[in-house]
Amino acid sequence: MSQGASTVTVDLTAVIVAVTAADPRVLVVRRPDVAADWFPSGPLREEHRTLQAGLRSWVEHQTRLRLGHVEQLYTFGDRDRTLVEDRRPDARALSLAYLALTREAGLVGGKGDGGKGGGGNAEEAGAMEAIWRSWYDYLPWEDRRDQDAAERSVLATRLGAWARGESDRHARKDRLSRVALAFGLEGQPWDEERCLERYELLYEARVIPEAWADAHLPVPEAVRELGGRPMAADHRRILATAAGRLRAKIKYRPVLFELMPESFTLLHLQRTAEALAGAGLHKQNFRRLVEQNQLVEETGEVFSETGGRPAKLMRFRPEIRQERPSSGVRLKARPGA
Amino acid sequence: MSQGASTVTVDLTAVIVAVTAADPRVLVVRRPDVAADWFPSGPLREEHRTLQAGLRSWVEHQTRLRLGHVEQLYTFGDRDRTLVEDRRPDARALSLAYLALTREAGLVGGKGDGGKGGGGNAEEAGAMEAIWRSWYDYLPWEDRRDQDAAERSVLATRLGAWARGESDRHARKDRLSRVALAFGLEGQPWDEERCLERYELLYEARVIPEAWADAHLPVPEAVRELGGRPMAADHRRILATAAGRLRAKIKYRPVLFELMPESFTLLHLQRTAEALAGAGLHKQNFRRLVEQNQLVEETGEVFSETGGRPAKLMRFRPEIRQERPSSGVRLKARPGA
DNA sequence: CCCGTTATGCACAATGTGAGTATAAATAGA
DNA sequence: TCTATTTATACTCACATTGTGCATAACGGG
Repeated sequence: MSQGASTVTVDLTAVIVAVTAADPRVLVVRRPDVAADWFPSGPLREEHRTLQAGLRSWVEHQTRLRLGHVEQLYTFGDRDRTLVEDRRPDARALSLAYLALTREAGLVGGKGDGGKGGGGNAEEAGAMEAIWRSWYDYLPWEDRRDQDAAERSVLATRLGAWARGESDRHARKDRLSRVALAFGLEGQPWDEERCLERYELLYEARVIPEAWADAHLPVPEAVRELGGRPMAADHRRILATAAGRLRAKIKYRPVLFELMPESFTLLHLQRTAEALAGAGLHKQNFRRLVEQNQLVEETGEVFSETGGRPAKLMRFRPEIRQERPSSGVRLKARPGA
Repeated sequence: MSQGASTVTVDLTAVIVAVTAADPRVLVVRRPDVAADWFPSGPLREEHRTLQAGLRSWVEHQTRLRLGHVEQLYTFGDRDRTLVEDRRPDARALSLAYLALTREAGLVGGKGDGGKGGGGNAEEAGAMEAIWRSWYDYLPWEDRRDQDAAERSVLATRLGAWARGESDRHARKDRLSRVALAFGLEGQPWDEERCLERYELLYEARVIPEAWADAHLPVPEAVRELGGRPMAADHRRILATAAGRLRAKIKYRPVLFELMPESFTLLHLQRTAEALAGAGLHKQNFRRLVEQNQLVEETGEVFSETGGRPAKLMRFRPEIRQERPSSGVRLKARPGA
């Protein structure tokens, strides 16, 4: 029964999200000699008592960040997935991805160019650096807050060409409808949660550098310019999964808590929700929703640097934290933005 | 970096769900010499090109069932999880669970006592048998369609006692609120999706035989009677995960399709939804929902064995199959049942 | 032909949602 | 100081969705 049992390496990968200055940021690791960024990650080891413990340990070593709540995202494990460097090509690599939420850590980085996070053990330290970076750097097509139809239409054109380029009639129809559904074309509504479908389509259409690399082909210049910033291995796929999951989750669970500071204005809260959703929201309705669901309460103080009338400072009601029935933020994109 | 790398065995486990006669059934394997049932499963092998391929292969060998759409459920991998027989206790066991939907297969079993599904390879065949069994046999507390407050109140009493039995005041409060939230007590609404939370609580309170077995303790008789039918290893935890996931999913994706026959009456569809949700639904609302979302169309035929006025036979509209924006069935439990 | 039973259609109230308008309270600059 | 500008906050209104009940239709069986 266990004769042909596979030898497996298990990688633990963390997508750590914070929202700063109206941008959803992820904590990535980079080294000057390696082109692509990657998420904090490392192999599962003997001494790790649980998977989460292993993950936390790797994250702490690589970024000096201590994780709070962590949630399993997905397990990637197909043979043909992108091979990580210095690994036997025939060994199976299982990659367990986790999602963690946090406030942007003081330790690591500030507004975007980031500070250093020391590497853990000497052997892998090198000049490794952990920085926060907007997830839209990697998935620019997911940001629909401003209507820069420019890049979107280029992407759409490209995908349309790819779909129509299929010779088999049936497959062509299938491609066209998948593209329309995923990217909200031809009257279809844009569904912000379909991040992974969009990524997979772009990968399939080879608009993404990783798709060329995986096929052992040189990356065309046009692709390098269009497809957003690449990541190592399949980490960008993992990011797309994380974004989709998180966008779904804010609608039915109070996850914004873990991303906001102690006190905030309602507009600040809205900008955070919009940053994650990648879409503009209707202000009055957002406020009504938050208030009638009693997610927040006034602190009594006000924030005066609004540029106009000062805003009341709010805090989350502590009762909400312990997972009430359904205290998420149901949001619907405003057509105008 | 990979010195302390763990040796890992990876198990693939399939929760295969069908709905027959108003009961959600899962396909389980049993052997006369083993007390507990388990899900079709087996170790990941060299020759499996993808994880799903490995899973399909095990399922086919053990049950002769060919799976359609399969979705990843969760990866279980903590050191202290229930140990599967004949495995070194120090080796790490990773368990990848998948969820599959199907119509109850003709090959295997009929109404509940089931037929035989031959084992694959001789070495593990034994007198292995695959049968369909209601998932409420394993998770009886999840069925709230009829108000048999009897067993529910026993469980609630038991959990209440466990919560109040905690000596530390803070922890006691925490337990009480978790129990109330998960089981819909003290004015809290019953949330049918919280299957896993309920299972975990029952496990923690040792109302579940597996909890005793994992702690290497003999199972008290009272527990054996109350806690539903046990399963091998942590398969019942996996089932709770599957049930929760599926209950959530019917609300936003058209998954009922994969469970219904070609044509059906609206009441039949409703009974299927109710079976999964474990709650009664309001008839008129259900019909309106299904109709105004244009999920179904009339076949033109009628079904006369209703006992009253014949019902129109319906079929799913084929357009729905290819994942429309949101064509699930939003259902809300009717207070009365 | 009446009755029980189930299907189906329709009405109505309560609530939720999308979107607009009006007013309040600050700042910057003339 | 007065005014324009900016942002916060309050209120309104139409319309869709949802919870619920009642009326009517179409069968089988006495």
